Amino acid sequence: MGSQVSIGDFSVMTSLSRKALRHYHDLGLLEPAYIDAHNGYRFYDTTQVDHAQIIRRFRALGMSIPDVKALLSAEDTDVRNDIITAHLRRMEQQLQTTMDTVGALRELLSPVRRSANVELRHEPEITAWTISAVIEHAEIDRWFCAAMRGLTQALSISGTVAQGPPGGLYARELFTDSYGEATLFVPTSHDTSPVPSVSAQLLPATEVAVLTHEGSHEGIDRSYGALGIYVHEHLISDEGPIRERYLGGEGSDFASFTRTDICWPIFSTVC
Amino acid sequence: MGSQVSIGDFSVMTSLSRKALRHYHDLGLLEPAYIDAHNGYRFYDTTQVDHAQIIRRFRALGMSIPDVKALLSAEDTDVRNDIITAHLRRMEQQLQTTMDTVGALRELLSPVRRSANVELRHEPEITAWTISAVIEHAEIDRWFCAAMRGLTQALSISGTVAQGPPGGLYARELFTDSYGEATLFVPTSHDTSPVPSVSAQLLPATEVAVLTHEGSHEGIDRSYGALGIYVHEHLISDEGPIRERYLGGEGSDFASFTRTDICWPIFSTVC
DNA sequence: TTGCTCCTCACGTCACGTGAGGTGGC
DNA sequence: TTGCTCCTCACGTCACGTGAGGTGGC
Repeated sequence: MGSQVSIGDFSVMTSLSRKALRHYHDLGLLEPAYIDAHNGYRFYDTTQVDHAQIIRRFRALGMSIPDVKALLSAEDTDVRNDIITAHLRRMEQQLQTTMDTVGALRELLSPVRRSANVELRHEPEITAWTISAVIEHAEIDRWFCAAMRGLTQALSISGTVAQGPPGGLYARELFTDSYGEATLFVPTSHDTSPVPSVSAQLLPATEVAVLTHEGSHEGIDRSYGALGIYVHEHLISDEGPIRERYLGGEGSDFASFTRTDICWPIFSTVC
Repeated sequence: MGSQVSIGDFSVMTSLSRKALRHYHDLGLLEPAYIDAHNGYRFYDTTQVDHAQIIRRFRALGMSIPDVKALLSAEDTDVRNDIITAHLRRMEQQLQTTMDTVGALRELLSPVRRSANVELRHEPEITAWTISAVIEHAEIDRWFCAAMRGLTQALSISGTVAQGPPGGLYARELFTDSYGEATLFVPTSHDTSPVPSVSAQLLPATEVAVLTHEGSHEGIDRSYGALGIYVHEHLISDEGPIRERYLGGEGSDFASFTRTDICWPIFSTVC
């Protein structure tokens, strides 16, 4: 038999807070050796220090109080091992989750670009002449050619040149619901258009992940798939239409482009 | 603008529960596009799906709601990165903790024995003749010799032989407070002793970690230290006195032992 | 009397989950 | 009328931490 000590002294001896000791008493995990019937003071025996340390150890190992209780009341070593093993499995599971989380966060901060031909880009705000329509996905090619012609004509009528390659904005619904808004645009410094079917707009700035598709639009859906998978695995997709930029065209012959930049809006985390 | 959907449909579209969506509304993290003034029904716009997915993504990455809110309202990429980086640091910290925990649990289930000359042993219950006294640590050697003589005499008086090597039990207080109970014992099949200073006792079974100290008790405190460190790093110390077993003695000359097994009580988890 | 330790409620934490009890539109 | 969805409380989770308000012994 050791000597009787107050909860404060026992707290110092075991590195368990008084609140924790009272809590363990309430739950029947660690009973004081003696309780003063008059004022309710708890008194612990110094021989209980080791037992308290065991509790502290397993709590520090993340084991729940019911499990610690079961562990300490189990006489059989097999039962004890089962409890510890089950807890180990949970902690291994948590370890895996945390590792995945840390990996994903690290990649958010410095995305691995080499694995795909994907680069991150800030698209600045631009003024452009645009032609928009709500269309079905099936008629996109026909609409695309007509809109290209419309923009080319507008430029020639006004006698100005484009400030960069043309592009398109495609609402997500166009792909998910096969029906949605499409916009073709050409950058220009003029803020009024000479034709009623063409309007001047300010296209907002946005952060995008870009994959360049080579050649005509033959097989571009596979490039879309590759970029979509990349963004969802390594980045965070953001709202807004998908952008395309049509590159490699000669002069004002917009239809002669040889490359398409597919620009997928992302939630930006890196400069 | 997309179309308006009910909370149930939006829940399906975002994989967020209705409860979570109401919670996010209460906290101002994700406001419905429209609320019916008559019945309080929430309606979301389909264009909010992407925003909701971003929230879901960061919640899945363990970020707190206040942090997610700050992240989404931050315009500045640097601010966003700071929030993510701070969260990453916390998750890395948690990763380290969980790794340590998993390592400690694995070691509990299969302790690494090779690193020290420590083995685990089940000491069975035995009957023994004992001599006990509450002594000071300083007088332990003198007491030890006297007690050894006492046990030897008792055996020779009764004309019996020991059933195994002699041993000792040393209360923890003897080391921590330099003052406590010490017991010397010799296993025997007789349950009564011939001498009043010697009593017959049943020593309880116990699980122990054992380190064998070679030679006399010269320098045994270093072996104690090594065993103590090992137990506290790899196992869980349990209550009860430290045991010693005195081995290598010739016949009934107990004092001629050449090895001491130091037996430290542990909370047993392995067979 | 002042300080100190002890006591017992009661509430807060965090992000929802789980009912209970009720309403509106088909 | 029955089913279905939606609503708003109110309470539970987990292991204590944080006071508030009060008591007993030096």
